[in-house]
Amino acid sequence: MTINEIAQLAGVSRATVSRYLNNGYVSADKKERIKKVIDETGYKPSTFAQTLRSKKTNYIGVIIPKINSDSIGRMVAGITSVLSNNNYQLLLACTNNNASEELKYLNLFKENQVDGIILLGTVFTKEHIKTLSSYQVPIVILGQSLEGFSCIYSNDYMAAYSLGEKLAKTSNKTGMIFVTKKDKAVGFNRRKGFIDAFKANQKNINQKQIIETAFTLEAGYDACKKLFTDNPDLDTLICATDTIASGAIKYLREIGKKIPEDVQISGFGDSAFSRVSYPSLTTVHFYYEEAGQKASSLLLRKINNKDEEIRDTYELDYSLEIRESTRTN
Amino acid sequence: MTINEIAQLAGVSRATVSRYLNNGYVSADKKERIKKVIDETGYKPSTFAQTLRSKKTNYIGVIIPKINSDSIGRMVAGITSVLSNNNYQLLLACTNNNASEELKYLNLFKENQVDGIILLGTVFTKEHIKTLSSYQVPIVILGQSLEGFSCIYSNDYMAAYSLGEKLAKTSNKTGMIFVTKKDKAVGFNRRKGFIDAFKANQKNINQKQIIETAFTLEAGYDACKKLFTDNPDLDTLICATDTIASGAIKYLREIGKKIPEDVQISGFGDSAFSRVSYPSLTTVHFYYEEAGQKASSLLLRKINNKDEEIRDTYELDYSLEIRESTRTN
DNA sequence: TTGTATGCGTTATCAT
DNA sequence: ATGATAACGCATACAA
Repeated sequence: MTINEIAQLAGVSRATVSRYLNNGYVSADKKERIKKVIDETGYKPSTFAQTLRSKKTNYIGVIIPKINSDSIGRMVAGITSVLSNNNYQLLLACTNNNASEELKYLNLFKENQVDGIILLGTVFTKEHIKTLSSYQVPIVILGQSLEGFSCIYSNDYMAAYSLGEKLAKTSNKTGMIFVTKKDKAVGFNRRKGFIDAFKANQKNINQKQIIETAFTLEAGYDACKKLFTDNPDLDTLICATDTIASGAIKYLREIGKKIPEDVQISGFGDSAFSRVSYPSLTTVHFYYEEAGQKASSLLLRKINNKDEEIRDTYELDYSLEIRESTRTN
Repeated sequence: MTINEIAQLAGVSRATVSRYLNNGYVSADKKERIKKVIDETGYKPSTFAQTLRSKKTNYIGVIIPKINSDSIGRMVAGITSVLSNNNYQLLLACTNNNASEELKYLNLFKENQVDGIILLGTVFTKEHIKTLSSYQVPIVILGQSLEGFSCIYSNDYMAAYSLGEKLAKTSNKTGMIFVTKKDKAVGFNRRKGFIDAFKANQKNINQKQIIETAFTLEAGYDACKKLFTDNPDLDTLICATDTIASGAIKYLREIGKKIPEDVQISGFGDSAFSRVSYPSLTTVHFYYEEAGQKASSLLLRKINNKDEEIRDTYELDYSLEIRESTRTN
């Protein structure tokens, strides 16, 4: 079924059908006839031919580090809701935390001529900055704040600082499990927030009390083990993510530590696990779904206002979720 | 940058460039020249123009009920790994468990002319069967077994039966939290498996001991509450999913039930939560990631063998994960 | 082996 | 208001 056949069936030219589909600049009489034929045939214009002409794809490329994550899932949920409401399709690319994969998709999406891109970034290399700087298609960075680009991000530093203050006041000796500083939001900012808060409360954190690990449950378990082997007397444990905390809790339970009496522990991200774990996990809530929505809306605005350079940035709210895994004194 | 410009720069016709890109039916001399120009310009053919000609998009549509789920995330991870290795792009549609949304995307993907579809289905209505039966583009159904279609599914019945047998032997009075029977795999088959196993072990399950609820944590909590209000003496609780079980555990803890001494409990799916929860949750492991991979491979085979009708079906393995939340006697 | 010509299904320009 | 006609970027049948 093509526009030509519709035109023939309706007894008009294909230009008229096209107008009917777009501007609507058609006489009532012919409108009627065309509508009838389209309804009967169930004709749908070929999006590829449309794209070839109009250079508009209605695709949005979304690049994520991994699919199977609570926080990322929530952000993607926010993205899909806005996009599908605006008739955009989501082209998903999963990089498995691989920087070169990220660059590969950034380039691939140019070929595919997506109308815009949402990059759920983690680590930005020089190569990234270079690619992004010369990038022609509208792009929004989600979850990280990168100078000079449109970003939707959370204030990981302040969130960590606030939570850190509470914990500093109720701890004697604190261990911290972080992730790579190359991840500015989750690695660098959360770490700095916690450490600054502890300093401000005259609590010294020895380097031996800090460990860096990966984003997984297993990594959290192992890191916790190492930390408590080196420092058996820790009474507080701060984790960079809920996932890491869940692994850590598992280890603490195995060695018979009571939470929060012997060791209090905190996560970050307010995952589903944090709410149902026992004891429930003190953590930080970020409005991830809202972040995904905001990123999509911003991107659509950028796409529809090609003339004016939009370089907006939103910092999203957070809230402390103080639960059973931490002490009150 | 178009094929015409490349042709001009290389001093050949655009047909020759096209051949270079496809069949390679070009003299060594011109091959050289074309390669040089392409390397220098970084030219990439327009996928949309290619599609318009060749009717091949290299897009695979993936329809899922929700993004934020442990099992679905694992399946999608499996899908992305295979697709990206084979140069296919993933067009993701999220239906929020809405049957009409599912149909909408099934139709939308026809317009978008995806090369194939993976449908991560839940409930199949008459409308679904009708749409699917007359569907022209290759499709694989993942997670459900539907007569007459290519499916990758798990044997939920047998898995539930095996787990049910173990639990039946160590229980006096058992409650069960299921989901809608309209979901054949998760709702109908798991339910039947458990109930058959209990019957086979001469354990009678009263209708009052069974409750049906939604796929969420909160639903699990509420269902558990209702179940224990009506049957305070339950000593075993079977849940259709780990997520439901996590909500149930939360409630049991609140009313002071010890797990597994007072109440033993089981989930289904081997989610991350089930491994780190306290006590760790007895559940069933399905090879979801492998399922996603298998579905993708099968779909690609269907796409590349349009001549012969492939209607394969794979039943995936499962394994019982007996953990701390259940009794051994 | 190569180039010419045509068509894929649209939209946009231009007369009418 | 409408209909020819050209153009988008590519692939292919055909002629050379």
